[in-house]
Amino acid sequence: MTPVPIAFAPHDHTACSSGVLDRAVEMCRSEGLRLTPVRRRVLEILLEQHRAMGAYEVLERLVSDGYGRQPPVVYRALDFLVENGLAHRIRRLNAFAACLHPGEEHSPVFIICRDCRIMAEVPASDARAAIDSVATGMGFEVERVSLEAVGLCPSCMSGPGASR
Amino acid sequence: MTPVPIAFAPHDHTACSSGVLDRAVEMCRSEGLRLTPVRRRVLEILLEQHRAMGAYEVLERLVSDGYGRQPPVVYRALDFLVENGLAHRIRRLNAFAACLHPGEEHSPVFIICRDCRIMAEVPASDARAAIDSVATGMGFEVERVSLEAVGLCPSCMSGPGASR
DNA sequence: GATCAAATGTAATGATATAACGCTATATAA
DNA sequence: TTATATAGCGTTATATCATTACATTTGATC
Repeated sequence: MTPVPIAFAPHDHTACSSGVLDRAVEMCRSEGLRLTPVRRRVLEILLEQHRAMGAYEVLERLVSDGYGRQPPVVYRALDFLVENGLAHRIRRLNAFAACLHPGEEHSPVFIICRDCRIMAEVPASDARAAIDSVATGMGFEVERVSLEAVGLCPSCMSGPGASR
Repeated sequence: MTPVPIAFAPHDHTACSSGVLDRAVEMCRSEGLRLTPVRRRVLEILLEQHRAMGAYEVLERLVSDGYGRQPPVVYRALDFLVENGLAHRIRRLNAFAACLHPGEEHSPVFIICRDCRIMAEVPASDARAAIDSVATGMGFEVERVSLEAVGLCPSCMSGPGASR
């Protein structure tokens, strides 16, 4: 799997996000997916931070870029990104985040800081395997899973949010 | 952990649900929690089936029982149940389900059939441990996790919904 | 039985998400 | 190249899920 920086650790985020974007573009090209201007713009917006964004928050950004202001504008773009593995839907937050491993098979767990809302996407094939195994044992066929953990990230643990 | 039937397997559901209810009542008694009429009624409604219910669906039932028709009526009861471990919130469905192990320490994964919407609550301490371990390794302190899997249950796999 | 906190009733509103329909752009086939 | 089909987009309207705020009542404690 392509290595990516850990969200909570300091890193060159410009390189981080442009690397992901490049890989996403390349993946769309090779699979014949149409990464239209809105779709690409939504992905760029999601890539700006390691933080899940609500659809309406993304929509405001699109509006200021001159796109339409109706919810379907953003939901359609987000649906495309999620369906094609370019973004993840974070159920716990009713929000969306760029996928850091576009086009790669991976079983992520999302680790979300309840204080700064920064979110890390971490490989969790062990956890995924454990769930598959228990489900399969009862005759269930797993299609998708969501693994999400909420807590405090290293900086917020020592910072002002620690007591909340 | 108190053994409970698997949701997808045929079982005596009257005994199943009344057993859980009894344990929930006992747990509230021993912890000094006030299981008021609405709260208890909501728990009974959730226990009727192994299926997560939307808040407004529960609310309709409450209305027909003579309770108030405003959303806070049901959300307050649901919040109480979730906070005290008597119910689970299923993020993927924006819905709620009775907890089958009230008062017991457990790390459930929710296994949800996308066809019949029946949901099983299964112990998943392995998966939970795997997530805790990866999070701890990056200095993150996990407070809560949600583990949800969607797919096809044994009966729907062989039934008419299999092709959907 | 007075006092305080918890629980409840209700109105209003906020936040998230989708349905439906017509138009436009792009891809494909004749 | 033009005809046709399909995917994408713009917009209106509405559905669905959830909370804020405040007045009132109930229950526990002194």
